[in-house]
Amino acid sequence: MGEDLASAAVPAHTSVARGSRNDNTRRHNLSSLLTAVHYGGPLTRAQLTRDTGLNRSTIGGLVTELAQLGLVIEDAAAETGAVGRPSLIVRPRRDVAALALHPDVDAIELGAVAIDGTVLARRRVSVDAPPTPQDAAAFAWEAAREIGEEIPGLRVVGAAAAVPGLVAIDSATVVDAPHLGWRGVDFRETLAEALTLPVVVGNDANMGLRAEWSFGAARGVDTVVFLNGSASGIGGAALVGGRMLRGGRGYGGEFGHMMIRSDGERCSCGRSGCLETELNAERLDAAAHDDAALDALASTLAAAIANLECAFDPDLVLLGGYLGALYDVRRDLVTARVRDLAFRPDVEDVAIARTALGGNRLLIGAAERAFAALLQDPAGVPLVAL
Amino acid sequence: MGEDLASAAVPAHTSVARGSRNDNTRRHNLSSLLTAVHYGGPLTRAQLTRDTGLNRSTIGGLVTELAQLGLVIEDAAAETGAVGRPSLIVRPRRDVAALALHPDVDAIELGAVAIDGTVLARRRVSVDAPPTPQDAAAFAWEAAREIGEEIPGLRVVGAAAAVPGLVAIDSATVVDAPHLGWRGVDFRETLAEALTLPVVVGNDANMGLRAEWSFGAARGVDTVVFLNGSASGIGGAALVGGRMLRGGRGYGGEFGHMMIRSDGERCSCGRSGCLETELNAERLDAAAHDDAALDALASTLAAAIANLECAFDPDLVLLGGYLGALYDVRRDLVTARVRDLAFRPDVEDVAIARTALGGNRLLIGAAERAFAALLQDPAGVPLVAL
DNA sequence: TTAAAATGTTCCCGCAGAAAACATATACCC
DNA sequence: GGGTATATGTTTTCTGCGGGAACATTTTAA
Repeated sequence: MGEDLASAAVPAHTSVARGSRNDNTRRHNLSSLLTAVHYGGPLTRAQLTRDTGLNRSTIGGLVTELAQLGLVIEDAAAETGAVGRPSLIVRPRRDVAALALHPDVDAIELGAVAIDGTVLARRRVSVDAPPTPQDAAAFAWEAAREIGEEIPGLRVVGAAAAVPGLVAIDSATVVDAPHLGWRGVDFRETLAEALTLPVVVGNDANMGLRAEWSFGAARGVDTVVFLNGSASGIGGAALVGGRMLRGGRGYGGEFGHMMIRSDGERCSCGRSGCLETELNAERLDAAAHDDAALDALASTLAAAIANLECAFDPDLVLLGGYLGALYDVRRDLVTARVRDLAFRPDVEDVAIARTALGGNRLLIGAAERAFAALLQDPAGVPLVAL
Repeated sequence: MGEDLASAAVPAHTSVARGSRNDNTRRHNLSSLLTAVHYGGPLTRAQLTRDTGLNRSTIGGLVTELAQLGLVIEDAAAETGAVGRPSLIVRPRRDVAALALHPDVDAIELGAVAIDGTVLARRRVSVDAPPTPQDAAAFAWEAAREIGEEIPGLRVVGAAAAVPGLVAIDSATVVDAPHLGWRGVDFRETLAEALTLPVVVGNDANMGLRAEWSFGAARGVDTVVFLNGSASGIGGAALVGGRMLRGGRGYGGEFGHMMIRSDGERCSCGRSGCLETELNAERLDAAAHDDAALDALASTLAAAIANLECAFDPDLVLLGGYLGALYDVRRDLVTARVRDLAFRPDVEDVAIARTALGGNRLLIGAAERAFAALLQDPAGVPLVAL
């Protein structure tokens, strides 16, 4: 991986790092293999041997254990045309899944996402008023029951909810989801009780970026800034050195409230000139047939990107929702303005891209969060028949 | 550490994680112990046993190996008054050091910093014109020779240079240090040749934050934003989840060029209203006896802090140089303005603090970078007699 | 002086991956 | 079509690491 020491994990020195034992080695290697086939799709044993540097007898043992755990399947090799005994293909079992819930202002959605990232089934209900946590949990229970009947034999690792709002660092408490009207709700508790499954709760933008990083437009890119324009404002998230930016309390990445215009309009957050008041869905709709107005909005977007660049120096700026749409109709202008405003004009342009996963993004991202525990410790996380 | 899975290291899926072997376990445990005594000062074997969770026979073997490597010393226990056989005290050997170099506009400085963080010796020379890379390397060689004679028996792990400018992600190339006039210089090569030692090069603000995190005001705090006001502008750095923010190319954390006033003055970087043009040393000097002007500058600082808070949600905002001084004379105003502007007014205030390490900061921070390799692999990094 | 408690030390065990030997399945060559 | 080279799967044996028990050592307390 060529990881530089400077960015390598340094044990926090407030507490001494835990010691490591031989079973940690086993756990680490099982995790590496499952993670590899999770992200990389089917891989042969021979590829795993080369990539991990482990001995092929060791790979054999590890794959056998993963198969016995019901996490992967070994298939006979496809025809490769290469000389030598064909290597067995290892792929994640698609009957291993996670539940992903997305409660929003106008609808609640639940999906079952397989460990290879495919959405196996989904249920959606439109709602007139924003759902309460109890509404959302009740719907989740019902939808999960239906999906369980639809797909017999499905085993789930847990559930995750993508909530449009601030979620505390504990991955449990929805501190404030203004559009849902949820404040200080322990939604993990509510949902876990309804589903009798382990649950994690997270911010929707974070989970969206996670999905795009795993299977979408930011696949494998280590340093990404994500801006998503939706009806409820601008959601932001960042991946820093391969890790999600969370902040000390869980509120990091709120780029919608970055100050972009010091004499700008009053924002709902109490400040003035926040990105999401200067560049929101209404303004974009209003500017739909006004070239100058669109140019101005594109310039605002470029200023925001330039500001984030000098803070994060990302490899990729990812735009979703109406920001992606704006970028698409003013691609050259945004690129040029970002270059003008860039802190380092002499280096090559930072890549800008639209999201790739569409309507499945939040379900996939939430499921990724739910799978994280299993990927870290394949033998230690139980699967539950749905 | 209670690390949440969401922020846990996820193997990048562009490449499969390397497999782990038993000797990795050994390396990890040696690293944990050396890191613990490095940051935590002298610790008893009994404390190490408790903190790591390892067996005391294992700790015995590990400590013996570290002692044989010449990295730690075991002392007879101090009187504790507790019942039972006294536990041996393990402390890092102070004759294990790193060289730290700081070439600046008006001076070059080199220090030898022991592995326990104490500055053993330093040499400084004032210069009329900014030094060339060759000047700096020649001074480093001469100063290292002198220090070697002054402290016989010193063994060094390598050298690190803190450069006021942009350093590429390779920890070698000074892409642009405007005040030194260095552009595109492979300073690692130059310095390594002069010293015949392994060298890393880094940005000065990054290394300053690293020092404060290791031994100063940000000790052990995982999520920190650092703003340092110096004659050469405002340097910025951030620690995100215990890791230094570096960015894809190494240019992350340049908060001095965050836009703070959309109708502000032209900045040297080509943009307008950057923090370091709105709030620089001259303006602060000019406002020295003008309360209203000081208030305005303090408000600018508060706006910058508020902006960084909604992006990073830090546990601590650390201020150095003239920004620390400004904070000190307008502490209440800054605190109040940050609270007004805070994205989350209902949660407790984010801590703001001044730096603690003073003139040794850069030397200590650079040395920390040089020690990183040794701390990660105590048995694999050779020490060189100076 | 003796007992209790905590820690250091030694020896043996189980588990992890490595390595070598062997078995198997493909392509290539004649 | 048969033999050979090549690559991979499988089995067995070996080495290294940490755990744990038994024993030794050093202190405090009774």
